[in-house]
Amino acid sequence: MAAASIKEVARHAGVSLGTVSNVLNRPNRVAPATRQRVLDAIAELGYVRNDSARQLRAGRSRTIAIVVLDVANPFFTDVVRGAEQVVEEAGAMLVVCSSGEDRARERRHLELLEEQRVRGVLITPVGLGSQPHLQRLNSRGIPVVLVDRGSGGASCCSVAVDDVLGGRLAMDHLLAQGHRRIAYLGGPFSIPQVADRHAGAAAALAAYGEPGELRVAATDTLTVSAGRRAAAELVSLPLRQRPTAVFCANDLIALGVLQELTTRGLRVPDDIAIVGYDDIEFAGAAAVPLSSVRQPREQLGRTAAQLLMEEAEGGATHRHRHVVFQPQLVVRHSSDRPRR
Amino acid sequence: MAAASIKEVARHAGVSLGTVSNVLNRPNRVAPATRQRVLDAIAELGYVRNDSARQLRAGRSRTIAIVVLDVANPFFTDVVRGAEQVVEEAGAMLVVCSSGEDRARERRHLELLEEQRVRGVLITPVGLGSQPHLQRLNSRGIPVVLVDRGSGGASCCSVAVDDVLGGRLAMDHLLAQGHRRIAYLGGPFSIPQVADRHAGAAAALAAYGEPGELRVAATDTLTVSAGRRAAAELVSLPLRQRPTAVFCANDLIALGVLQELTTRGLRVPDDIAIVGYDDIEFAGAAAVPLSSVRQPREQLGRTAAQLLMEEAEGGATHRHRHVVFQPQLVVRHSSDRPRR
DNA sequence: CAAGCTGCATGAAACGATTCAGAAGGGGGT
DNA sequence: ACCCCCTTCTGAATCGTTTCATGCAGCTTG
Repeated sequence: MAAASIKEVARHAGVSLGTVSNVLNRPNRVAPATRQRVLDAIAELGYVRNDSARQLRAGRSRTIAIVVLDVANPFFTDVVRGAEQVVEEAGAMLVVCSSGEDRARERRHLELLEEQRVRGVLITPVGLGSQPHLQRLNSRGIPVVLVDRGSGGASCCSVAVDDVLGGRLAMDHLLAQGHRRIAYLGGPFSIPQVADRHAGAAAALAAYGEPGELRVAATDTLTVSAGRRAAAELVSLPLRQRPTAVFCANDLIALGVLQELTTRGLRVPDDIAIVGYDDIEFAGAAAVPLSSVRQPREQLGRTAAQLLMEEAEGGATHRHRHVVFQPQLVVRHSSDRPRR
Repeated sequence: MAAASIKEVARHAGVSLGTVSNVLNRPNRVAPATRQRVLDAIAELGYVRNDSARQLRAGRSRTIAIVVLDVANPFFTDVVRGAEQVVEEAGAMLVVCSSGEDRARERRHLELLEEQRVRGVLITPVGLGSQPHLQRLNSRGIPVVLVDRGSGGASCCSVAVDDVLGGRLAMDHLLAQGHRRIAYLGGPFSIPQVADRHAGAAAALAAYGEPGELRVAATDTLTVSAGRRAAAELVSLPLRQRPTAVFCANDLIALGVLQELTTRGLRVPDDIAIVGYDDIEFAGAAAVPLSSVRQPREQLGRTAAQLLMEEAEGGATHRHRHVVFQPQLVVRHSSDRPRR
């Protein structure tokens, strides 16, 4: 019942504390016969290491944390899967925390993680306001890797996809399809990805030579229901102001828009074309298969975790690195040239 | 740099160890002036509690774990969200582990969690083989709540949705739409949900009075790509053996089937009708809006977490409870009566 | 004024694992 | 017989907290 300690195992096997510890950590330093006796005792007592004690002594834990904006977003679940592979290979444990795009929750999580002396943190920060807390972790010797978030200075490693380029790809495509009144749906703009994708789109429009309009409809979160609400507003615009295409900050928003437009009897892409972002697995299976900007999600997670492990082992010799992946536009039917 | 300990804080503030600890844990037992001095010292040194030491002393941690079959499955992410609410309200931390439907991974996770002396475990076990490990946790005083998994004996609390009923609802619907050659897609059957939903479907067919066929196409996992593969096989059957409707063990499979059938030029529901399970958010936004059996996902998570907290606090007085929710069939277009 | 409180602060004793200097015993070499 | 080395094992010290018995003032109370 009461969890057996190493001490009881030692007594049971007729050896000392240190010997049991050796069996556990450096089995080859112990004579086979003794080792077996200890192992038997462990089995008999149902002994299980107490990780708290072990960590206390070691000064740090074997768990890595990943703090994402939203656990329910398929983009992040794929990133998590990628990271998981690498972390588990290294014999560590990955814990997933969700900030829900909420600064306070993010802060609370980081505090708890610091109390737990985690080995490292992978994070997609809610905004730039997180910088000080991350700095603090770093100064404590806890490596931090920014996920899907450019440099942020040279203060830590980062893994990102070029969101400005992604925005440009999407916008260029819509312009080429003949659209001139285009809306960008997404938010909050405090999330860097949201801002960058918009910046890319705006740059593409500016570079295009012909006049056009990029209206912004900010949402307060990046979810399907936020997309539905934004679409409802869009539709209520007078017809001549209503955009003929929307570029959404992520696929969840895009799917919400698609749903809302469809239930209101508007046709996609004929009345309004849509381009999403992330190319989540469901994008291709949508009512109208969604054009979307694809990101290498699992690879993002894998690479981030690798950088982290590298920094955690490397120690002093470590140099921060910034890996940037290129996004890729996947054209499906939601952005087909409208028949008019 | 080096993490300051409570001892250094004490020295800095000119008080004893115990006083600092009191400021941290029972502030009102300390005279305001002293308290302030300690708080200043804490701020100045950037002291952060060492959770390992605290746990070691306390004998248990403040984290709760949830072990799901697949982090990327929207069903589970919603369950997680529900559980998160309750757990965080109680001031604890939820860590998410994914077994990936793999027994070995599940076992490894449970072992690590046991080493960490977690406060409790919410789990959707891969199969019945997990029973002994859960028993063991329980006998160690770590409460376990089974999620989305019926009783499993009276050895722990459980929260579930009546999967047999869900299977029956789906099957009754398909039979009522005139289908007689129906396939059940899903697997592995070692996952109880998969087996129960099938059992419900089989029972419904048996009870229907008219002859009909329920062919089983087992998949090795519950993902979109497994659904695609299963559909490909189905289509390769000679026409007169090919089912006119499929009931899928979850929506991911169903979406995969829908995708594969569509790319192969088969029409849903006219050539083959589909009913899914879970009614995830994407089901309604699919190419053909998916009929599906809805489960109260977040509530499942919330209730499970509540039962767990209750058991963790309640101690000896606790009585295991088994909460069962009723599923509900949501009919959309993927199971419309075929026009022939 | 002694006795008994109350309020605050103290510091030693856990918690359970790891580590490390050193003891014990057994060979081998001279 | 002696010395030294090697393998194997020992047990005390340590990590940072929490808790608890204890000490010490300064009050009230009879």
